[in-house]
Amino acid sequence: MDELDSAIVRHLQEDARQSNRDIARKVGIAPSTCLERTRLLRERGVIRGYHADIDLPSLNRGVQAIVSAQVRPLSRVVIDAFQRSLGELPEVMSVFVTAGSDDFLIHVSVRDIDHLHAFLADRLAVRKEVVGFRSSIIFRHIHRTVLEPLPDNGKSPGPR
Amino acid sequence: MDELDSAIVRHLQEDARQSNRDIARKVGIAPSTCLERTRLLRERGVIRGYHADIDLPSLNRGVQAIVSAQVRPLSRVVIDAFQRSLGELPEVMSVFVTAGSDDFLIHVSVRDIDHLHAFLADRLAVRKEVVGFRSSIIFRHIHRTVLEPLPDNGKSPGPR
DNA sequence: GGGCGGTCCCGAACGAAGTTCGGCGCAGCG
DNA sequence: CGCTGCGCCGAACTTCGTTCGGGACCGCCC
Repeated sequence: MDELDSAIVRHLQEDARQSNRDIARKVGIAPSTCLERTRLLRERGVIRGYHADIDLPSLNRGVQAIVSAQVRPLSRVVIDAFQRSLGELPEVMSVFVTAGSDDFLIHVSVRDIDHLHAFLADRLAVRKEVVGFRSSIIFRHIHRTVLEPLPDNGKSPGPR
Repeated sequence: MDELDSAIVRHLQEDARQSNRDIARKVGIAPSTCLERTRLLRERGVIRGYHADIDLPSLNRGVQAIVSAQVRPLSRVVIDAFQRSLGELPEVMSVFVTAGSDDFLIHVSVRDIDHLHAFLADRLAVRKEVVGFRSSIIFRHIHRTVLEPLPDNGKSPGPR
């Protein structure tokens, strides 16, 4: 994972469908070398996949929310079962299992507010392991598509 | 946005780097047709981009957290400025601007717990518009890569 | 009913890209 | 000084992206 690999990864985060030749030219190596590097990054699990980013309103998902939920008992079987059942609901885009005052943060997208209400009432509130939940409508969601590697020797950044 | 477009979108969500010919074969149309459809989806903004999904530990980002923050006054200029400044911090992966008891939910990834502490103390707590924040360590994060379009005529799914 | 325009899809042709592989240069080491 | 291993390169071959002309289907209007 040297500087060259980082550059390749950066370009693939920006646009995963640009040609291998373009990336090779941008980072200053031969296409065959670039292809081999990319293959190794994939093989090592550094690159986990390539995915299209889709406009949510176009999928009838114009309303987003974060739902925080508490479940009891907080045992492994309950957590795993709850997580798995969330994964089967089409409205659920992403699930965070967290420490702190909430056990789950669920990122959902639905057609409209009515469907959000229906999701909460029919899918969440009915489960007996769910002892409480709270939802926050999302006004905006900014997602950074290209993540740089953080320095690994460095002390914490510190003030200023 | 017919059934064919949905199928193309689905395949591009699964693997954005598979060849146009493969997608065409899977959905049962000619490559040239598939290419034109894909081009239109891109042009219409349905497909917003293609991005590589990178393993966070490989980027020295083994620790993730969700930080909820309240800012005051809750005016547009304060919100916009805070959001913009968050976007410049390398640890920040994603920002949700929400209604509810929290104004912002910030998804961060850092090297370790020390760096999380440093981020909170040096980047967040120092800002005077931030009147409170709370962070939750993330144990697991499940992300659904392929989202289906939700039915648009449908009433809310309802119980059972 | 027949002609007409529009829309969508297909297949061929051409240039460009992915993929493989043999060889070269270089650094490290004995 | 030579040997070895590793990584990079460039050429050859296959596959793919891209364009474009033509044909099928459908609704519309005369």
